[in-house]
Amino acid sequence: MTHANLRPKQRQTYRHGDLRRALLEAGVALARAGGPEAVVLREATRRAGVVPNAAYRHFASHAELLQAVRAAALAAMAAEMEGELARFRPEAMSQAEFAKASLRAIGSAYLNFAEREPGLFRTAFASFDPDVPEGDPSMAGASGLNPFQLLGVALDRLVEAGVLPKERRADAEFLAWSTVHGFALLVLDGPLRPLGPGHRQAIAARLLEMVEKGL
Amino acid sequence: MTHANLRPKQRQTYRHGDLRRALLEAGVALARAGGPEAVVLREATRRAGVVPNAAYRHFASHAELLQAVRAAALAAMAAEMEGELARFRPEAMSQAEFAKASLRAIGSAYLNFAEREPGLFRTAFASFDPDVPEGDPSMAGASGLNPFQLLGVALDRLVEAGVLPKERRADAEFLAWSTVHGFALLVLDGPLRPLGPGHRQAIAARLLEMVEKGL
DNA sequence: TGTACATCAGTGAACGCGCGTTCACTGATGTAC
DNA sequence: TGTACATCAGTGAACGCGCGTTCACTGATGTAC
Repeated sequence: MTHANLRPKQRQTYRHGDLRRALLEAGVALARAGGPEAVVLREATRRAGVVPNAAYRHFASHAELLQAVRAAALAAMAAEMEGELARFRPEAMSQAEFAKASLRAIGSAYLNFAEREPGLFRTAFASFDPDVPEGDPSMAGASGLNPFQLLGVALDRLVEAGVLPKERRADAEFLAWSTVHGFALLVLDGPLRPLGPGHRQAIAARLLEMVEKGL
Repeated sequence: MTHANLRPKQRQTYRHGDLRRALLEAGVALARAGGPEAVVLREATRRAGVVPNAAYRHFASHAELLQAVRAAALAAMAAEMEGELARFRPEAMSQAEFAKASLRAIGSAYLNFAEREPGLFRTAFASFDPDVPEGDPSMAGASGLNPFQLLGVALDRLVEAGVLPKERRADAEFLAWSTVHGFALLVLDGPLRPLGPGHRQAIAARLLEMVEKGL
């Protein structure tokens, strides 16, 4: 630190220092390894090196901790999507190509995330809480948009490019999302689990193609 | 009973009489009301009016009971599909119409079942066990086919009717299933839960249309 | 036809487990005089 | 600049809970002689 912290009125250390963050990180690690059921308050405090009830200084209940972990998982997925989107340059392609590529990027980021981080993926979508505000930034990526909003942007681009008729734009995210979400789940812990990676990739490609064609 | 039971060597009553069935039915009732987590061995014995460990005469473990309940849930879904399929007469329509109608029937039976029996639906697909034999009749409907196999039959009809090109038949069940499964889950406990029934119906129709078109 | 016996479905009591949560507390820190 | 004090993050101990599972048992039933 070359200069004093400008943030005033915020205690920086006391015994632990930043227990809330430590608990959240432990919770995310638990979710990563074992899904939402593995996010156990007592285990999070153990990992943070603190007595169980200390958690209650920072989270009102186990449910609140789990909710924070879920938001982090959604944010991680949003980041994955942003990364995938950043891979191509809009000025190097036609508007229509860019729009289609955007949608495909969203879809494959979704599936990649589910495959690479199954625990976080499950946590993000299991026992979804409808009371959580839609625009909550804690579940967004660097762009400030959450996964659902990023999908919406891609669909808007399709309309602007004239690929998707305006009258089919409404609810289109639900169609696209359903498809890709179902596949992710069937592969994750459903009857499609035995599929090898190659086979899975091939089906995923057909799936995205189906959405593009059938939207 | 007008004549003696021909099945020999099978004790018919003792205290309870048919505890295995009673436990299974209790388990199904629990799943119906609360999903897979609600299938609690002790609660099932309570409902059967029996001491907890009595269950171990009929199920080796809690997991085995849950597996039996899952099979029953899949059988119930298969029955729903069969009911939907029985609603139209193949001789009153062209082969192509019949094939398309069959696929749509499978899809809407799936969604109806998920909506009407959310607990059983969740139980059927949560923590799917890949070790279970594919042809297990305990998860099939009256036709002897399980939901996945019924979907396969509908797709075969599409090919026979010349609606679906043979080379696109492979893995087609995965595409169709993913779509409808994802939608069911997003509605059930995902971000689409707030949707009203009318809105939901409309999207479901578009979804089935998309599959038909994009397959 | 009657009696002795083996079977085995259900009993009764107890286990250890880990969980979320509550309570009264302590003691290092930042702040006011 | 030094001292008294309020704050509040983390402690220590304990709760009640319901779960799955194990053990040695009992006693009604079906069967063999």
